[in-house]
Amino acid sequence: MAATLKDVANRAGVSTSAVSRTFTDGASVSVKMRRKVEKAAAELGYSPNFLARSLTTRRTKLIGLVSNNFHNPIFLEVFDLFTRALQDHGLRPLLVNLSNETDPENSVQMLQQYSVDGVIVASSTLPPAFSMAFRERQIPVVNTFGRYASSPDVHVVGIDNVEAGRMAARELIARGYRRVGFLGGPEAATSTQDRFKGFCEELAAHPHIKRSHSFAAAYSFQAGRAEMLRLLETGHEEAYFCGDDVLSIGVLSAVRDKNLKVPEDIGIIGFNDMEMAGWENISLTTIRQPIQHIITSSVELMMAMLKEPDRYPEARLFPCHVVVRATLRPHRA
Amino acid sequence: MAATLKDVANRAGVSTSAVSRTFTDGASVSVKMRRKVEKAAAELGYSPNFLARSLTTRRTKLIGLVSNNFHNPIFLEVFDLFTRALQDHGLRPLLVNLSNETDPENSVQMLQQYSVDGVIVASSTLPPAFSMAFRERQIPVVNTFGRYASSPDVHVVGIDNVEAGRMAARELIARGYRRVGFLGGPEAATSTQDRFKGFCEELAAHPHIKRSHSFAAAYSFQAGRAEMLRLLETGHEEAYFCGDDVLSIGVLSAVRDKNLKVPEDIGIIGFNDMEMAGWENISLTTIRQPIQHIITSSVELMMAMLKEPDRYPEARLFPCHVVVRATLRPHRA
DNA sequence: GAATTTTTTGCAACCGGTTGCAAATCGGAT
DNA sequence: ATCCGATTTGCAACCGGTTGCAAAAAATTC
Repeated sequence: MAATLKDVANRAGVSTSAVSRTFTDGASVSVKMRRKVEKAAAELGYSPNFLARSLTTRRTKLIGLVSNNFHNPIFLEVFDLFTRALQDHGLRPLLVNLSNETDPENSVQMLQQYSVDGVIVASSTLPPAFSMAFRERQIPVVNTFGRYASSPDVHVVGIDNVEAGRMAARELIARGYRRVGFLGGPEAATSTQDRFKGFCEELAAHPHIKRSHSFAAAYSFQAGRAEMLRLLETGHEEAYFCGDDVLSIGVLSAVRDKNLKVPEDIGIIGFNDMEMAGWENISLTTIRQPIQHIITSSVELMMAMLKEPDRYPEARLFPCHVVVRATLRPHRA
Repeated sequence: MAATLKDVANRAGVSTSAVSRTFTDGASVSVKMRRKVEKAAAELGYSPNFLARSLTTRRTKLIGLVSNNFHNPIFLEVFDLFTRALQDHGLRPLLVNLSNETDPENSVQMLQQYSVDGVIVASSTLPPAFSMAFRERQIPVVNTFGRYASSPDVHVVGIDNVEAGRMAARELIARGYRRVGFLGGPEAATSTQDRFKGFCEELAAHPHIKRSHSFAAAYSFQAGRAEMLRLLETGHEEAYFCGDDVLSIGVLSAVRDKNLKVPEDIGIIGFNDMEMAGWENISLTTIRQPIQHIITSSVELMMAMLKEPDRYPEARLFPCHVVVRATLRPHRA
């Protein structure tokens, strides 16, 4: 059994308050006392119990990290960055996997029962109501990769997907493609809808360019491949903006299976710029989402909310940019 | 502020014990009392504070999930499976990222301070001493993907890497390769050493087969690619057993860059069978590690240890098997 | 209906800490 | 040595629950 405050107090021959104070920074303790206590603590291998402490301080340093995306490799990068950023601020991630679609409301309650200091919802596909549920219970919440328009009452950190859609369209236009396709992820995802919107808006100014669209069933290799194989049956465009890098890689595999060349016969531009996109055997031209900045900022925002719970909600959006590799043909002279 | 036990007790006009008991299963409460309390609780939106409860019950249902591998996509599958399996048993993962190599001892203390019920160390590269540190502090620990021989005092769940090395060798032999290479991950990793050992043992019975070996700097695409490019400079074997699927994919890209064909010019067999290995544009022949079973079993073992903390340590090893795809030539007739 | 057994309930102590407040101690000035 | 203000210390209540124990209530037996 681990040593407790009382054990240390006894051994040092002082009150429990004294011990408590030497382990609370900013508390009033004399040097002599501190030494005495630290000696006793060291001998007993004592370190304070965070949970007991949290009962009175009302701070657990626990942060719920909620996601429903455990299949896209980009999320491994996301978890890596989040755990490190949180750890750097002395916070601890309590991981919640919402994939199996049990009632999300359970998770809200569960996180409350663990007295998390805050919650980070890392997903672009969870409904705004989910994040709102935390806000209603006065639990600070940041929706990372969320849609900034949909829940103005919740802090959102991410990108402007409409603008990203425009950016993709501009890139295709600049390279002189005359027939372009939007090959999105699940139609229900707001990120898909927004990028499609931007894509169309930009193309509206270029009526001579033919545009088509379709949606893959998921942000996955197989979904992208299947959808592209279907498209190749009928007739394809000159270039496609795909909803995601993994999807793009599926698309690439379909294209190559039909003995078509990329970028000569078909151009592809992806989204995210995950590590894999830069692998030499893939070399995907894509739009980079600055996830490092997004995550750092999310955690900083969380820290700010812990200090100031009633902070006015804000949306923090970061610009994307095109990473040119080998799946689009060169710009027109 | 969330409602407390006392609030509910007041509203229902009963003692706090009564309220506590209606929320503890197996406690003695009359139906009438239970109804009264539940009504009051519902009206106040009360649910018990797990952390306060844990103070007396000495159970937090928190499990430390520790890993230092946040770069290999296989670990996203691992985290997915772990979080779900833990959730299914009512346990909550407190995620610890040991990548940035801060003193691991800090994490041990930190997890103790959060009173985790147990710790799962999901890594084949962390030293046995790390897992032992938990055991010394009486915290149940399971080392998933660990080496079963190295710390007989710690529960290990995983595979027999020596046997896996043999299996790879047998597969190459069966396909009539006469010059084979072992292209391992980091030499320091015990999994690498063990597989190499098995690989050599099996080949020892076939002295006519030439064998060479080398090690990539990491289990990563770039490391595999770099090492293979180096090998191709000098002279290569007919087939390679690679330490990992990601590594293999790097190797494949290097081979193809040199305009060599797989499996005609060079055969490759990987390890893990991560999702990506099955993608049509990769189609990697590999050795499948049954991670689903490994993880389910790890969590079951953890549950057993929570019931019976002094359980005698055991190693649970699961068999691997070869998944044949397109990167080895056919068996010799 | 009384006696006995079983079930339900409340009291109060406790889990491992923190903290407001008043008492004790200290240092410096006189 | 005396007095005063500033620090340091301990007391005791509290955070939100659980639980052993004994008293109270209900159920059973005769």
